Amino acid sequence: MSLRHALLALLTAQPMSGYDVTKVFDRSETFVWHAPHSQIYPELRRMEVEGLIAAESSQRGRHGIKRMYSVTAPGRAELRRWVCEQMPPEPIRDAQRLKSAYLEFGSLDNARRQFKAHLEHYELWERLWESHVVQLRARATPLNRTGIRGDSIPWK
Amino acid sequence: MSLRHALLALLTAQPMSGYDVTKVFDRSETFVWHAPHSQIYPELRRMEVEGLIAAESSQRGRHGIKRMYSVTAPGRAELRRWVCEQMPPEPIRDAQRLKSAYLEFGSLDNARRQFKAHLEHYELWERLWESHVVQLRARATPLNRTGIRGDSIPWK
DNA sequence: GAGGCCATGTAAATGGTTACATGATTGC
DNA sequence: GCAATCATGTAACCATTTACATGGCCTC
Repeated sequence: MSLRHALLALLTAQPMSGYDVTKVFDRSETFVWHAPHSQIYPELRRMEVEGLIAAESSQRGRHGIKRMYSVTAPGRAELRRWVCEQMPPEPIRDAQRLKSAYLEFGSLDNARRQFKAHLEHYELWERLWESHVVQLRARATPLNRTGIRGDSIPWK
Repeated sequence: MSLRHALLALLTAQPMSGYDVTKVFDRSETFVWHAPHSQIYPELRRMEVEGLIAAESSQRGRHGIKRMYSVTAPGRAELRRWVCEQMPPEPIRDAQRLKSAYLEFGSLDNARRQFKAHLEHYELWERLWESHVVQLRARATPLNRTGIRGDSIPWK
């Protein structure tokens, strides 16, 4: 159940609306987590009910309400709990690797095409990732002397 | 929907029962595809109904029936179709990477523990993978002159 | 006859995808 | 007034996980 923690993590950067989160998560080129808005909005609501995030609501027209969510103290505690928890490694389910193991059922030309597309995709992805990292670095603030961030609830 | 193609691919090696497939797929250390038996048995049944595989049944006690499945001609055709089809890259949903980006919410000690566990796991995995590959190579048969395998339905 | 592995299922719950649906605000 | 983008939701479906459930065969 990591959609929840991805949302929590993203919202620690700054308060955001569901729509803002969607712009980050709902694109083919995400860097760590993908989710469509149909998954994001209900999950944000559940997290609000459970007190992990809080909404600042504002009216929009006669029907709509816009909600800016921010992480609460329990939310930060949950994020820290999750960060410290050991997760079992995720089961492997890799369609590309599966296919590559059975390319012999197609033609040589097809194998070349598949590998080429794969390479091109991930070369592009890597370039995007690298420029993303450059931007992150530019915005980064140094860690404090304890080397940690967040509030004062102690970890074990 | 690649569970289906993983099953198809595995069954091309030799006829197998659902239980045999399970032994390959239902373990924490799979190499390309993981699935529990509760997913495997129903899918095999559906594939049989659709004619992609055929079952050789044998009685087991008063209630049980054991089924040995093998891939049919339509099944091989479907596998080849899938192998030749370009798949869109899978959306990224990587809990480990997500966590590693937010380790600053935990302690330095915790970060070390997490990275260490990760490393140990994948070092073991890599060793297993390498010995698996050695075994596969020992059993491999050379490709024929066309460099392809399967039956005579032509590909484009 | 007990324990381990062979063998096969179903059911409930959760997580994720795709499609349907609506309306507001902003800038041209 | 039109288009793009802001903004939010629901519903149906499919894939996956976890738990429940049963019985056969073989060897000690």
